[in-house]
Amino acid sequence: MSDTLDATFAALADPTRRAILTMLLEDDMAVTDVAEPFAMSLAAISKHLTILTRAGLISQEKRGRVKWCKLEPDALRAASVWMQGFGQFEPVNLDAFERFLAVELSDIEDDAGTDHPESPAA
Amino acid sequence: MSDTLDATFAALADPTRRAILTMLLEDDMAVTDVAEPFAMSLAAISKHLTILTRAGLISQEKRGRVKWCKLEPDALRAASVWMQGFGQFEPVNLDAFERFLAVELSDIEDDAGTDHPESPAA
DNA sequence: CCCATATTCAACCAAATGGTTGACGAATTT
DNA sequence: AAATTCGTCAACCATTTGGTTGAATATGGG
Repeated sequence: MSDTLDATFAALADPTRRAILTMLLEDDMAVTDVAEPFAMSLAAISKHLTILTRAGLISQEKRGRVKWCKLEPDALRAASVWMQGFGQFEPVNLDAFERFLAVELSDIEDDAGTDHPESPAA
Repeated sequence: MSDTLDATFAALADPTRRAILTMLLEDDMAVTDVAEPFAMSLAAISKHLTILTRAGLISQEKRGRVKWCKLEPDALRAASVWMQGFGQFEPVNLDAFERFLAVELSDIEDDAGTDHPESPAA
C-alpha cells in the first residue's frame, strides 16, 4: 500500500503527467497523439506513460502498430481516500470541476506545449 | 495552481512525509518529537518538515525554543478535488479510514523507524 | 555566566528524475 | 521489397532528492 501511494503521488507530482491524464479523460489516445501537444520528444512522453502505467493510473494496449492509452481512474481511489481522511472535505462540486477541466484542456491545446501545459484559472 | 499541485503531490509522494502527516493528525508536535520514531537524523526530518511547510500541508510556529508543527488539512483540498474529478468515487468510508489509521499509527511506533514507517493493512 | 536543549545551516554524497539523441524492431503502406 | 510510421531502448546529461555529518544559532535552566 505504501508502494502504491508512493507511485501514485509521485506520478501525479509532474504537470506533464497530470496533463496527460486530463487529456485521457476525454478519450483513449495513441502514444503519438498524446505526445503531439507537448514540446518534448516522443521518447520523453513514452517514459511518462510508463510511469503512469506502473502507477496503475493508465493502461496501454497495443493494437496493430499503435498502442492505445486508457485512463484507469480506480487507481486514484486509494490515494483519494487517504487524502480525504485528513480533510473530510465537503462533497466535491463537480460543476466547478467541469469548468476547471474546460480551461485546462483548452490551455493544453492553445500553447501546444511551448510553455507549461497546465495553467488553469479555477 | 499547477505549482500548488506539484508541491502537494510531490510532498505526499514520500512515505516519511505521509507518516509525519498521519502523526500530526493526532496532535501538534515539536520537531524533535516528530523525528523520534524515525531512523534518520533530525536534520533529515527538519528538511521533510520544510517541504511539508512549503506545500502548505503543515504550519510551524516557534514558541520559546521549540517549534510546533501543526497539520493544515485545507491544503489537501485542491489536490483532493483534482483527484475526485477523475474517479467520482463514492463517499469515503470514514470508519474504514479510522481502522486504517489505527494500524498505521501503531506501525510507526512499533518499529520506531528501523524499517519503513508505514505499512498499513487496509 | 555556563551548559544543555532545540533546530537549522552548509557541505557533501549517492541515487533518482526528466530530459535529449540516435539506433532499433515491429507493423503498415505502397 | 522498400519505405514509412509507431514506439521503445540505450547511452548520456543536468538537476533534484533524500540522506549524512559537523558546525552554528537560538533559547531556557541552574
